Amino acid sequence: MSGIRAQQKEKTRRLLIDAALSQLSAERSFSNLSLREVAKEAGLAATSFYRHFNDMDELGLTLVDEAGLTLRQLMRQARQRIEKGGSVIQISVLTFMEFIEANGNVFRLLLRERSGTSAEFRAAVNREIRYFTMELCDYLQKANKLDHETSYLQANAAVIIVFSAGAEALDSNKVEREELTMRTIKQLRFIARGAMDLHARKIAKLTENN
Amino acid sequence: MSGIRAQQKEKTRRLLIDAALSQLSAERSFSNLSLREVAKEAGLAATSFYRHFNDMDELGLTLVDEAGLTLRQLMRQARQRIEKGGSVIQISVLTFMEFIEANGNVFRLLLRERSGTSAEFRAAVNREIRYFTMELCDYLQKANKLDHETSYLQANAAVIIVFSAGAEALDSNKVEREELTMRTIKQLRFIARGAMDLHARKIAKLTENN
DNA sequence: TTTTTGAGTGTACACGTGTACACCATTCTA
DNA sequence: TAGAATGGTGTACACGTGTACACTCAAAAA
Repeated sequence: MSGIRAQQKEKTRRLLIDAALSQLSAERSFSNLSLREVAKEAGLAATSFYRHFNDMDELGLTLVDEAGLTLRQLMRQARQRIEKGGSVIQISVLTFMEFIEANGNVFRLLLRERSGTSAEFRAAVNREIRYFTMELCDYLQKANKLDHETSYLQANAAVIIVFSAGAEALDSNKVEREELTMRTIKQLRFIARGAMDLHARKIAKLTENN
Repeated sequence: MSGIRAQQKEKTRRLLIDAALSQLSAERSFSNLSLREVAKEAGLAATSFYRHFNDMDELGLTLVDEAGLTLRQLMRQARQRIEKGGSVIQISVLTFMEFIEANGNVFRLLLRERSGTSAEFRAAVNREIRYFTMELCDYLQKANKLDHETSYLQANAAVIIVFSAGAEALDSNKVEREELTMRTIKQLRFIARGAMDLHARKIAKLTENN
């Protein structure tokens, strides 16, 4: 029961996925990739594409899923580094920036499809970002002993700021990226400070009423 | 010297611009608009397009410019409302949200082209956003008596958060938008608080050293 | 072994695209 | 008023697109 056939199929499916990924760049978005080009890059006849995906959208959604996975691996990586000691914010931002540098095209895919023309794509990307945010929210809630609302607001704002910095980093040189990283860290500290403050007020109000 | 000819030309140029704008929607981005479609919508022969723009990119950059203008008018409108009294943050966010509701497609254009495939488009959009940020920065610096770095960091973060909220609002219903608005206001307060705090520390450090 | 299934191929088609070109009609210039 | 300039038109072309269809041939099922 080796399933030579299924095995081979999976292999060329990967070929298509990788072909699509490899064609993404600053100048080329998924939406202006053609089925024929992708098939060609994968070394297949155009019509063979249909043996694996119904259309380009299906391929695209697969890519978004994979990108989301990569993103979550990133979080785990960051947490490991944090456990070895160091500022949470600083390490998170540095890890993210390294991700951008190494996976620019994957990140670009997410950025672009988040505001793209397909509602399904937008929803898929937003789902991935939501997962990402939720993980951070849980972490903040436990680490800083915040209430849920506050930690969610903080996590949400932090993710937005970091993603935006990532987008800017894509068009920056090394010096600019370093400056950008510093700025982002400071902004995340603003947010953390504000969150702490709101939480403290909430507690104060509660005890005052009792 | 009425310039009947120049006048007529300007008129049909507007026709093209408006035709392009009117075709934008959640499902249709500028980059998948064709020259022929735009010309047709404007009631012109395809080839007449060239009498006004060298290519679609030139039209697109014009649209981005106009969008930026609209955005800055927005700021002035917000400032007028603020002068009549009320929370700066709240009024700014409300004004922005009203803008999104009324000019969804214009805002979508900016959002999309900011991460699009044309470096020139990206630069144009970022320039508009930078103007927007700078105006806010000046305002904050004067109103809150902050140093330049702090007020810039605050303005930059605030614009990012608000734009991101705008993007989310485009795919939301009325109830979700209201919840989103509340959340955004709170996040901006986080940032404001953090900025104040950093500024206070800076001052403390300075006086301590003297 | 024979039959069936299914991944991969090549051809063919209709369609939409950007744009070159020759042309017309009106406005501007001399 | 003669002639140049220019906005607008219609035709024509080569090109890339998605995909329907009929096919091959090796793996899986019978």
